[in-house]
Amino acid sequence: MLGGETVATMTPSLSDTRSLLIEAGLDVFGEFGYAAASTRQLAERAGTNLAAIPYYFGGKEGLYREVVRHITDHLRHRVLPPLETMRQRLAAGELDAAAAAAALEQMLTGMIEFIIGAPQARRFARIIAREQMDPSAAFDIIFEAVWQPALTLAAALLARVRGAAAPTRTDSLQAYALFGQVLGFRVARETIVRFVGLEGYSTAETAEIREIILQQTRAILAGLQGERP
Amino acid sequence: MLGGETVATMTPSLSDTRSLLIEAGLDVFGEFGYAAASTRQLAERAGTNLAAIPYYFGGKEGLYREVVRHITDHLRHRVLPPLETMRQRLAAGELDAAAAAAALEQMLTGMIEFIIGAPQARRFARIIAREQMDPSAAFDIIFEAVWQPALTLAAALLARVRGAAAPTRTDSLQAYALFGQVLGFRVARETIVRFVGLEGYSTAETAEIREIILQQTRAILAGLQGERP
DNA sequence: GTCTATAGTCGGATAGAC
DNA sequence: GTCTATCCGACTATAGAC
Repeated sequence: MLGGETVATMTPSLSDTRSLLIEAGLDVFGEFGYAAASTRQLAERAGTNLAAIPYYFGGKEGLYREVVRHITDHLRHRVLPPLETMRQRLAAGELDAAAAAAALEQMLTGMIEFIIGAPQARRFARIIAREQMDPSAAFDIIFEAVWQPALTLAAALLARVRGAAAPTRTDSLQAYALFGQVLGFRVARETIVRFVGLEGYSTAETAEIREIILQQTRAILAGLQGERP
Repeated sequence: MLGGETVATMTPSLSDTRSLLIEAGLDVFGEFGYAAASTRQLAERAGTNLAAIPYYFGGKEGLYREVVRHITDHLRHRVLPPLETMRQRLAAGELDAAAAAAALEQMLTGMIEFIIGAPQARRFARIIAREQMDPSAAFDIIFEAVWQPALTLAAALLARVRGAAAPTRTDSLQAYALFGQVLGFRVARETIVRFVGLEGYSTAETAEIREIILQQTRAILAGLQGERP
């Protein structure tokens, strides 16, 4: 039971064909990518018939779009609300530089948990990472639901850490640089696992990666605070 | 050593069919990925015949493998030698913590140039980044030619910065975390370009990204030097 | 709504002329 | 070595029984 799979749409049961296909799509599209995933594979994984894909989604592309929507619906409910709270506190002038730095660390902690931590979230993250590298027509859905609000907030927090009133383009780029730390560990998973001699990220490795990223982030933010005139 | 037996010797001319196909492969595989690239597309881009792919390379997969070899041959000649020099100086005890930190910055500068800077290198980097995310049978070729030596050296340099004799697993993970900064800007290129409102990374943006990464790296390394007991 | 059967398309590889 | 023509398999989508 994933806490939010039904989200805002009409999918009360987990066992109907439509939901089964979306679940299968999360796995199969995530593992092989859109082009390499076949409708036969999707139907088999879902335990449904091949013809159900055109029937419910109009085709493979429609299924993929719904998989992406499923992910962004989840994010809208579980990830965005805390960001919105932060945004309001920042706008209200309630955050000083130290509090803004703490808020950024909190964002990164959440992102680490989402992208390389919790197993069910990793399935989401795999598809998001693929869209980063290979933007499809669904790119916009993810961009507007996730990256746009998260990067906007992070850039504003960075400006606050530096003691500036409004974010500059450098803040925007650096906002991404902070997130990129996490995405890097997701994308290069295979290289890291091979290099360090693991079989995958266990909870111990996830914890160690989190500590490294947070420690690096603290060092980076401390450097920025020193920038203030 | 692993000197390519045919590659380095048999490609004096840029206009023979074999070389044209490898050049086309760099572009087409890089843009669409292995699965989505078609042999017809490859042949058309190369200005050669479709049948030339099975003839010269045994098939699409063989062409891809040769494209990857072409990349790693380049890296072996242009990227690895300076790393080997660093490695020897470190092994000879010629580097103190500050010099090790400087060497790491130098490695990152080179990687930035290679991955997001120079246009012809970007074509290589695109395929390397894809193999990170979607390891194929060619993963090993890249891993052994690039990641293994680069990460080993970076981990050893990090240990030196910390004042430790030998690298720990944390050094290995952090070595990747430093490289991940660069890879992140490559992978999420589309998101960043959209967010910041660019049309692509110009030389100005590349320079700004380099400064951000180097500044962050200095902050991180300064924090590590403080770790020393 | 779910299934089987099949149509129609496209991909990679091959045969054989030149 | 290079080309055209073609095969064969895999794919997505559809038609139509139930």
